[in-house]
Amino acid sequence: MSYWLVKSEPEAYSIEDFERDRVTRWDCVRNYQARNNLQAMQSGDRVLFYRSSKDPAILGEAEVSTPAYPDPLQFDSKSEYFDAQATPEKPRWFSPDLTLRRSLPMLSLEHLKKVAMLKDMVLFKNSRLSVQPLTKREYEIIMGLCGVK
DNA sequence: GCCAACGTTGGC
DNA sequence: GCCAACGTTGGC
Repeated sequence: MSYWLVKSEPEAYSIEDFERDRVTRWDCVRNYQARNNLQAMQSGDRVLFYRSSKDPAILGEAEVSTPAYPDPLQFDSKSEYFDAQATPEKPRWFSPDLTLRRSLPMLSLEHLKKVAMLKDMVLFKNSRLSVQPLTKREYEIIMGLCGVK
């Protein structure tokens, strides 16, 4: 099993949206490194939901319920996520389905930064990457901080 | 709203 | 293939 962290701005997709939907396609990612991480996800992998921009914080835990498949928005010429170079035969962008396991008590970026054992998190080293890997240890530390074992 | 960090684009 | 210019992300 692998562990990941995905970011979302609340205006784009909030934890409330996720709580309502329970299952969502993690689409619209248009960055190659993030795309590669989405493609590497396997069913059952754990995924932390992170709110970026205002009040940055980890807010939930999800799991991969369907591994990545082509993001349909890349073929939709009316979508702002349309990619003229992508074809159904050669798709460029991929999305998994994520299922929310539970919302977590808010764990702020400010708090995360103070935890010495988390200092190597990708979140700090490559803060702009919107889909990033976590080590098992990082994941367990974070779940511990949220009071979940 | 500012700005640092980073990714992408395009001219050469 | 290099790199300057530009656009975007995201914390503050």
